[in-house]
Amino acid sequence: MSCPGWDPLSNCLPHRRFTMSERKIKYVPQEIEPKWQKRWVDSGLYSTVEDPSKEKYYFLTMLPYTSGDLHIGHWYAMAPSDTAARYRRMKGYNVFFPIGFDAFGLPAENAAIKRGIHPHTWTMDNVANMRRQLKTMGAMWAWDREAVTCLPEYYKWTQWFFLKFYEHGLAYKQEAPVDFCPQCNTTLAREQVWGDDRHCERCGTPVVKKDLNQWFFRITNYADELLDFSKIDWPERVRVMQTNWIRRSEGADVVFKTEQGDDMLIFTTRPDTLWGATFMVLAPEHPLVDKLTTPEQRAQVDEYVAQARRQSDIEREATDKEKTGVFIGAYAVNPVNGRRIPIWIADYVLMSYGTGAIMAVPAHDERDFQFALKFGLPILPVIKRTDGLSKSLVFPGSVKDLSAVEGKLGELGITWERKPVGALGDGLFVTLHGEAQTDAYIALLQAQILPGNWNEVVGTRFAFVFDDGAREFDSLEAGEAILARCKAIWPPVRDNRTLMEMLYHLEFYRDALFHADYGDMINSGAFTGTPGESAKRQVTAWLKQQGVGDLAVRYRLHDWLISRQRYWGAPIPMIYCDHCGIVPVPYEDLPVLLPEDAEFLPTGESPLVYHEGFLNTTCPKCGGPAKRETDTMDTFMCSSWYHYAYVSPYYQGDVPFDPEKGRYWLPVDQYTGGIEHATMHLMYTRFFTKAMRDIGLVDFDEPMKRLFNQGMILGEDSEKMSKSRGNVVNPDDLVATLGADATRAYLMFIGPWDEGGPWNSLGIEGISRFLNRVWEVVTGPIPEPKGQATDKDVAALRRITHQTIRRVTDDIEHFQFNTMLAALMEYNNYIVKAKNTPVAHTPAWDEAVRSLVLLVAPTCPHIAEELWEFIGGGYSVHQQPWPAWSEELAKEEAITLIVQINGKVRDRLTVPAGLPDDELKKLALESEGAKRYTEGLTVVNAIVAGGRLVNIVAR
RNA sequence: GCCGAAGUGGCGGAACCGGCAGACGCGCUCGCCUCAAAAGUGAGUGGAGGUUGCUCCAUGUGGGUUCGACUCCCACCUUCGGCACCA
Repeated sequence: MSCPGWDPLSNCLPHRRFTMSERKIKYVPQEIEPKWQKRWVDSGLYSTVEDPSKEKYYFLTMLPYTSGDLHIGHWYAMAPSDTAARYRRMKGYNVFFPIGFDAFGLPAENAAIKRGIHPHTWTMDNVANMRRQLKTMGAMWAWDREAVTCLPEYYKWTQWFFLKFYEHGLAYKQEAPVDFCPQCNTTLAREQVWGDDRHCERCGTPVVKKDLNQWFFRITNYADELLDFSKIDWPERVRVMQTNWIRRSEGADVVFKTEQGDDMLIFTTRPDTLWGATFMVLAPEHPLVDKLTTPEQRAQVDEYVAQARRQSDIEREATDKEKTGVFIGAYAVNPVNGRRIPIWIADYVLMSYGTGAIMAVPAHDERDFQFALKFGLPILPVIKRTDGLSKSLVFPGSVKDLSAVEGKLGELGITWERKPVGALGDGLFVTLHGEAQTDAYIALLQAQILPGNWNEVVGTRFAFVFDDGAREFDSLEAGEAILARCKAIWPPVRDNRTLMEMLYHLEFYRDALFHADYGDMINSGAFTGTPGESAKRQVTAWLKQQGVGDLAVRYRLHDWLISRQRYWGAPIPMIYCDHCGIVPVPYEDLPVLLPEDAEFLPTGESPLVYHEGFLNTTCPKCGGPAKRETDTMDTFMCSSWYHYAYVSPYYQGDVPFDPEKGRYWLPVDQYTGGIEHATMHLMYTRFFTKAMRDIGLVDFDEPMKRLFNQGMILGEDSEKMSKSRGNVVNPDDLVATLGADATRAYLMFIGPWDEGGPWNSLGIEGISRFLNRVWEVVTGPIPEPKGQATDKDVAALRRITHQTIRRVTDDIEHFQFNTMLAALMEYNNYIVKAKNTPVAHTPAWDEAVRSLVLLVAPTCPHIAEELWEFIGGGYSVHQQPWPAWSEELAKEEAITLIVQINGKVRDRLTVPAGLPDDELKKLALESEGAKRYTEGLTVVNAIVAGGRLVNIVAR
């Protein structure tokens, strides 16, 4: 073998003898890391160039908030991203890996109040410190495109977006009950209220409801499009969370007329149950409540409304709570059958969803069912069960011959149980399936029933068998008649207000009385018999034709509330004029600057409210005196478009970013960040992009093509890191002691990136050892050869080299950094041993060392650069092409053939790779282990799997 | 309650599409080196038994499918995350 051209895939260099004098003795990360970081900056290695000749790759990691100190969590999010970005670059892409700072937000303001530091000063000091800390990571960030969101040059464009959205009807102001955080003293978007105690996403304080006039973005205009993930490759988890958050419901809007003549609009997902609507329920806050309440009910209604107001949302929304409500004295008319039905108010109906009013169909809605039972409201099944189930309890003493009934049941194939009913004696608990059984059973009851008794069948059929015949419960009137008769027969049931209430007292019947299936329509006038699959569609069409309803789609998603009653944010660029009303600030007047001389007092109120200079302005329309909007924007607005800003930060043109550069870089190819933003930032930024598209700023639909969510790094105690717990790991200390490369690599080695996991201070020592061994094997002297290297040894070394290139490549592609490092460690262990053999004097050794350094480069950029220079690779290792592998060279020449007898490993044979299956079968059957374990048995079968395992089946 | 993810040695975790369970690392044990220690380095390390180049048991629990199951199916338990009277 001769070196140049000996193999096109080899990364071979002229063979080089190392001498002790040029040998670097020790790996000292503290020396090499700053050295190379400086060199990278000085040589402009990571300056951004829009190079049309290269394929671009926009790799983005969620921007950090300017908290002041870089946390190991930042490293956990950023170091693996950098590794993947560096890998892409070596693969030949023009990689854009920008960084910036999310710089507006309440902590800055709190610092101002507490310590008298201006938020701007506090923030920019933090930015400076974080920038310094970030630079120790040795990442390939495009610092030349950094953006800080609190600078006027940036927030001018955030305000510009507000104006554009306003112009396009996507921003509006409305008085509404909104969530307010008493700790942060500001309103929050619905997405920023978390957990079952409804706490503020930032500070954890439970929120309260307030009626305020606030600015909203019409994110709901895009609800359907936001539910479409077909154009992006995002994790299932995020897609599910966003889908659940938006929650689309398809149904119908139906108008019910009140007896007073008012229109009462309700939304229902079950228009097919309209004939079963036996009462209406309004949210206590519903605007019609006051108007409709009759004088007799007034006191009770007022009391209930007041009490509902007093209650917190958590109390109100507790699902296990007993239903409460009050009849308001008024009636509505069911448009499908003209039936007069009472109107109630109850707090289980929420003003914030649908129309704040519902038709109650107690037979097919769990909540309505509970409510009807409690208040004695009528219940009529109008949808047939789909499971065909019916039940019947043959009461003790109600039939002529219980044993004869049992015998007949057995003949009919009906299941029953004979059990005592209280102290009354034995009864039969009968469960029926299907029409035929039910009919036969009713006939049997009819024949057996004693005078002065009745029995009933409930479920798919509701039939009451009296001594003079059976009566079906197929209308409310029939129900009343049946109940009256039952009361006459057996006085103990006289307290029941409805037939269902009577039946509900029997535990055995409960699961048969109510269901929410889509079944065939029953008891529904002309629609009776409409099949379940088409019932909803047919009824909706008919409603539309009748002019009393129409198809409707509702979302759980609310419009995005963006007003914040804080100073440290981008001021909403709006002006209030007594003459002209709400007037937008003209584009040429942007940015609306935050006044620097604001006073920060612990009043809880925004200093802007009292700042005369800021507050007073002139109306852009009429020139008269006017007031500015004092609310600022949700900081999620800043981060909704930052990846556009990075393309040309603080752009001076007439749009927010350079269209030319945008065309080259956008959209983001790969985004990484925490899952906690699933229904906030990640939803808002999708909305922004769609709105930007409709405004004509971009020509694509989604901001980020691929997304990966990393997990969370925990303290050594497996708890969330926090100062109070004292389990915080400081990256600065790690850089100082073990180096950035070891810290980066350890974070990637902990486990799967998307799972996160606890920090382990001994674990990182292992990585440090690994790096020392890499250093040693590359820089240490090669022992004198003891003989000639054999072709076999050379092939073995090249095999593992090429296998490792393949493994590492595949792992980085899939963000499996932990197994990537395991592969590198195995590889390093191998070549450390090989170094003492004659192969260390062959070109294959050079290939191995070069490959090792190149494969380590994305993960540990500094040590790789130093070692690359040492082996004469030239500057820079990060500009080298990623090593390629040869399948041919990576192929195993021998494999371990596993011999199993009945699924248990009984022998292992070393055989040449690629033998045909029957050959493998033969070898396996002849093996020592096979013979021993099949003795006395007959070999029934032998299965060859994957060319490396034979399972012999012997009986 | 509903939806989703996950349960593998002392620990973090490997195991491609159903085919050698425990890669790699930490820790631990015993060597070497050293006056000694640290560092480094060699060997071992799932459990139980044993006649010590042997057997059995093991991937949360219990069933099932299969020649063969950490992997697929059913039920259950536990943990974590999201949603929660959404009409």
